[in-house]
Amino acid sequence: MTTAPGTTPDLSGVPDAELLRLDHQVCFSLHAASRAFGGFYRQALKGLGLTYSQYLVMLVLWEHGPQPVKGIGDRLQLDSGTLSPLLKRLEAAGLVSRERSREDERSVLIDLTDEGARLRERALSVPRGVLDATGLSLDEVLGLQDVLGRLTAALGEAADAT
Amino acid sequence: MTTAPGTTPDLSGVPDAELLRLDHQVCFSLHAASRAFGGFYRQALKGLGLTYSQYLVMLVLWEHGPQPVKGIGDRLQLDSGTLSPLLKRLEAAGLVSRERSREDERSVLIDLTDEGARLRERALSVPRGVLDATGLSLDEVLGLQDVLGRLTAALGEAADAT
DNA sequence: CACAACTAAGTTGCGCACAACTCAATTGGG
DNA sequence: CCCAATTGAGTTGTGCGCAACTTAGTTGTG
Repeated sequence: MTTAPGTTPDLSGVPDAELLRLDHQVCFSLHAASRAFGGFYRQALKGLGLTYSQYLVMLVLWEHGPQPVKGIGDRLQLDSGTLSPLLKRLEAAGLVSRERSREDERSVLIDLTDEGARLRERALSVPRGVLDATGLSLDEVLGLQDVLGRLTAALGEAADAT
Repeated sequence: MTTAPGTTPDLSGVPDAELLRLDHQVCFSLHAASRAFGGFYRQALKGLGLTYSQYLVMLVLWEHGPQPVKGIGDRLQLDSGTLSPLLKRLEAAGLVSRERSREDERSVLIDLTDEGARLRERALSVPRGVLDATGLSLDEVLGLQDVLGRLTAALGEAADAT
């Protein structure tokens, strides 16, 4: 599926040059929002000694428990090229353990250390500050998530089809 | 201004643990959408020999003409640490020229080469493909831009206030 | 059983984002 | 006029994201 016939965006009448400007704005605003979010988290997480991406990994472990690298990668859509060094850093920081599975020697199980589990308590106060700072209502947050989710899915499909 | 009194998000009643889950989803979906966008552009721009960020810089030059590094940085919210090496690569690719200004010897003027200007013709076809692939209507695109813009501004302000 | 296909994790290399810094040019206040 | 503060560009170092690759373990098929 490339584009559902009934849902096709009404861009046919818009000239190319105009689209180039619009495109500029769309990809820029997404890019900028993502970096602004990242910058804000950098601040908020500095006290915990975590980067934004490390925080995402910890969220997965806090919420879903021990995971193989593959499991974390599936949930965050990240590959081993990104996760392997990141997890080594989390291990070096004493927050997670890495143990090769006995059932399947290919996979490595990531688990929280006591210190990693304790960190959750301190992390609990972070999201309220962030969500407050966005100035968005709960509805807007949910709406944003919906649009972004569809966007990601659509782009993923389109990329696969290529 | 931190939060407009009348617009304060109604998050007061939501427990911390729930917020942690919600936060997970918000920052993840934004992160994922940004990367999905990047991945799609990587594909679309491969033929032009540009990366996503290089494309953003070219868009600025195509739209606004010759700019000092500072000007590009202001428009894209990027600093010289990111732009300097990026512009060197664009120069090496023969797309832009870098010339130190005579009026102010501190600033370096970036201009399109003929080849860089010509590349615009080939870039014109890119955004339609991207916007099509998103599967979003024009209204949704504009709405998304609005929310993201407010989000970025709010996070920027909040970060400054810290 | 043997061997090809696949899978999980890791490594390497490149470009971007950002903090912290240097250096030179410019500006402004005493 | 002079010197301190500011500004624009660049450099260095760290971490992320991804493509392309390697290595080792597992699975499926003849």
